[in-house]
Amino acid sequence: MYRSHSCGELNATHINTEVTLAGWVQKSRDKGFMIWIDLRDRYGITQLIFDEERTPAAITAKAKTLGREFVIQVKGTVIERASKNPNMETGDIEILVQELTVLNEALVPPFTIEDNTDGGEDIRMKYRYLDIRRTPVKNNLLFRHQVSMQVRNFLSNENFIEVETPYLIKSTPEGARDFVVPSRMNSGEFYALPQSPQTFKQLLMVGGMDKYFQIVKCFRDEDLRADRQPEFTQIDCEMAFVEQEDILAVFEGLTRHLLQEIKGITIGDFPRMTYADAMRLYGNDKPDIRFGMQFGELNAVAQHKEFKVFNDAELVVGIAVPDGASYTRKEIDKLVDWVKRPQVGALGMVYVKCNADGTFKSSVDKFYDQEDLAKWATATGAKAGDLICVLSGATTKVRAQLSALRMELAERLGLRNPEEFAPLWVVDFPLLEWDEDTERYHAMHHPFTSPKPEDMALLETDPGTVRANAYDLVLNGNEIGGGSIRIHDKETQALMFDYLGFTPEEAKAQFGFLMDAFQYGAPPHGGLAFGLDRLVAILGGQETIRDFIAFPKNNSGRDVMIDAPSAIDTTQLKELGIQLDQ
RNA sequence: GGUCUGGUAGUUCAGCUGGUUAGAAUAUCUGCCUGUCACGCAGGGGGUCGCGGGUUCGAGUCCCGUCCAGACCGCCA
Repeated sequence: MYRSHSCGELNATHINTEVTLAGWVQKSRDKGFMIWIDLRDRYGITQLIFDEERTPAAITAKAKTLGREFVIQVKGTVIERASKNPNMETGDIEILVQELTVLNEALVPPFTIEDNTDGGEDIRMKYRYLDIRRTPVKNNLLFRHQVSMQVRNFLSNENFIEVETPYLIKSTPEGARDFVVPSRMNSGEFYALPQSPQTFKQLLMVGGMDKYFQIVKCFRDEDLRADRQPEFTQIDCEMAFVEQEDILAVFEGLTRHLLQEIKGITIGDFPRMTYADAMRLYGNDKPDIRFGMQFGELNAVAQHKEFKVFNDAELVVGIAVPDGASYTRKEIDKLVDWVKRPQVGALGMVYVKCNADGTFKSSVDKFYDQEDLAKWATATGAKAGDLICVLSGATTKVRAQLSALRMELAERLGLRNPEEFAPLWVVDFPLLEWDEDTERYHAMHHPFTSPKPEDMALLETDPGTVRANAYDLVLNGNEIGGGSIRIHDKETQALMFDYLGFTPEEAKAQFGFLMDAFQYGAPPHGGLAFGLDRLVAILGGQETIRDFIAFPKNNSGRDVMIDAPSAIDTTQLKELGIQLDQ
């Protein structure tokens, strides 16, 4: 037996108990006459004591040789401490050691294994197994486990069953780039790793598994971000014989359950907003509604004077920054510089200070009088003491720019409290999106999304305005889930592929199996997928999903610990029938 | 593909306008210390200043290129 107890469970009630503990040496404090060693395992830290009078000399001598992260086993007696430490769970007791076994020695770790480590991101990723020994990382993994368990509990209770779908599937040109896997047995052919189990879960519906879920890895070969990994985990769900309302109800219930069980937060009905409203009021399809600063469109009250910049703009739009009137000229200039950075891309910014006495001072006083500016204040909801920031230009661009400014200002003003949770359904997404590069429409969600029946006629006349039965769940400005009611008949699906520019032959080659299945009694169905990594990070109050993934990839898609990806040898290449370019 | 920021001791960083032997903290090692728990005290070791080129009497510092890391834009049906 390696251990009778963990390092986190002993307290005053165990005094005089003989125990065996095993763990890692956190730190040793050698006072000469006495040595204390903090012994750590997953459950906590227990102090060991060796001293001149009570410990055999040979054991004390051995204790002096122990370095950080040595793995040891000790047998001893739980005794009351002469000076207790109220800051520790186990601070009332210590172990008077009678036997000490070194199970494994350890090199000095490249960074300190402490809550506030001296190690940077890079070195911690390279030695991730050491990083995981640290409490913050360990707790994140435990937290993720709890969320997963709650998801499984909730969905199982709702009669969902978890079904595994294959990882080696077929590559399709739509959407994100696929990771491909060469097939040795089928020379010259490739599998693709799934971007999502989308078609499989639809086939499960045809198969009669009317409530399916899966906590599943998905893969996308696209550039990464703090909240994006090439392999990530989804809570993938699908239901048959349902309408949009049924799906929203179930997954609103799941989200409410998680907030309740994980965070102890009770939230009532989730608000809903159409995509069109989200874009109009927040310039963004995933608005953070924890704070206001809604957009005020100013075309009607700003395009009647000689200010050419505004007169030429498709959209003139502003937001009111709470208490922003006190900003100095210098601070405002910095804001202007911020929106002019290439990442944001605004050409300039007009501002209006709403003074405490009800007067206005703007950067365009030459063109607009106090009466005009008062109307701007009304449109943006600005109060005395606020600063109105106004951008103008092409609608799509200027909305994105002002949205970026809104989020940046909220961050600076501390309005994005990570312990406050504001979920929001965004509904009625457009079915199609115009792609400038290929000069055709492509599916905004995916090609299996059903259009709203009342908008079907518009497919011929004005495809861009057709709304879909598609919805996103937004939490604190992050898209945590999205889904749709799917097409379930062959004719509509074929029509959709046609609109998306597939020839009938291409559609058949790529998705023939799905359209075939639709001919054998496909039930109406729809579903949704949550991004588990992102959901866990947000519930945990952080934005970086890497902190909640045991072995994440870096910015360039590399695993710096195992050094992947890597070249494969020529024998392997030959076996696969692959020749490299260089 | 692009923009920005960074790369100096094991680690995290400082290093001004180019100028003597490149510093601090922490880690590590040695010694001391009769209740430590961020222990304390004294001392020691530890550097290809990412890499390559250039400017200069002289480069950690300036310029060009390149590699790596991070954030963002494009991309992510």
